[in-house]
Amino acid sequence: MMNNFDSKDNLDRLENEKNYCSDCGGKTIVKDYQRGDYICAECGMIISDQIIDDSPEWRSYNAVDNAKKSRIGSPMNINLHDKGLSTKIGNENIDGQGNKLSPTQKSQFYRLRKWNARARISSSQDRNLVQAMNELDRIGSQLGLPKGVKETASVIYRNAIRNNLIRGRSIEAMVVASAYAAARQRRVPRTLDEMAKHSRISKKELGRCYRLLLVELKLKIPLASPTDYISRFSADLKLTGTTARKAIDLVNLAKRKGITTGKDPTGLAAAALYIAGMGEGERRTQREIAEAATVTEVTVRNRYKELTTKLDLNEL
DNA sequence: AAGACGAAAGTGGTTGA
DNA sequence: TCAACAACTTTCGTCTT
Repeated sequence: MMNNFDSKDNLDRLENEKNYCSDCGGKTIVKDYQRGDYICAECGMIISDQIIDDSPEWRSYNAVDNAKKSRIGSPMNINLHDKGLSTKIGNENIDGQGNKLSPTQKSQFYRLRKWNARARISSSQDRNLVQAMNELDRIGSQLGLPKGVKETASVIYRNAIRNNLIRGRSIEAMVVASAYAAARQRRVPRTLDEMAKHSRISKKELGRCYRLLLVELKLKIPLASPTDYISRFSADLKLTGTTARKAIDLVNLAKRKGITTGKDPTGLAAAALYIAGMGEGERRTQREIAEAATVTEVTVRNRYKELTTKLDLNEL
């Protein structure tokens, strides 16, 4: 076996130990993995028996096995349409030894490459996915969606394909709807407005697609809570953590009093931040708050009034 | 002058007959 | 399917800081 004696490659590791044989003075120290020894190649003296085995801990009996067990290669990436696991044929026209290919071989490889590429993105479903994943990536980075959300969105979209929900509908709309669903599921919601603004899909269309996903895929998605928005809004407004914390307390208090149902969660989050900001000496204008929360000043005002009148703010 | 406030009219979505 | 309805938006005039 190759790994039993690899004299040169691993000699470095011996540097701070003995790198010569104490018996015969020989300089060629080799590893014996089967016994776990460093030994002198000249006299056979065992120099050290604490060898670190860096050979594979598994055994393979054929090439397929070997490929299966090898951990070399990029990790699976669910956001690529084939999860990044497919083979690509390189573009250099050289063989394994680095020799140039003959013209016949060259044309052979040209055909191979072509068909390999075609096979990779073969079905219309795959082509669909390629487009969808690109779109998901684009909107994901524009909205700063975390990686986990993109992955969830990817899963949702694949399910949508499997359930034949895409045909006859716009890919982009379904992708964005998947992203919206994923963001809500992961409790880092974006509003329909935000999603619509960064895509070519109207809010209305987006809502329709989203509801379709909910019904057809039986997704269970918690309804968005104002608290989910607070951390993002407060970051946008450069508010401190204490203010955000206070706003969350405020929302929870409002929830307990049952004055949150039916109200726009973003509006509530905005009003809570407004109040908390004033209390913490981090005043923001209603305009700034409204902009960050993508609601109007009027809504901020209405929620603000409602919260201050119906809530005893001293309870905080 | 900027921000806060409130009234009035309009919009899109839900609900219940 | 339609009307009633609640929440939100737009717009605009007035008040406060």
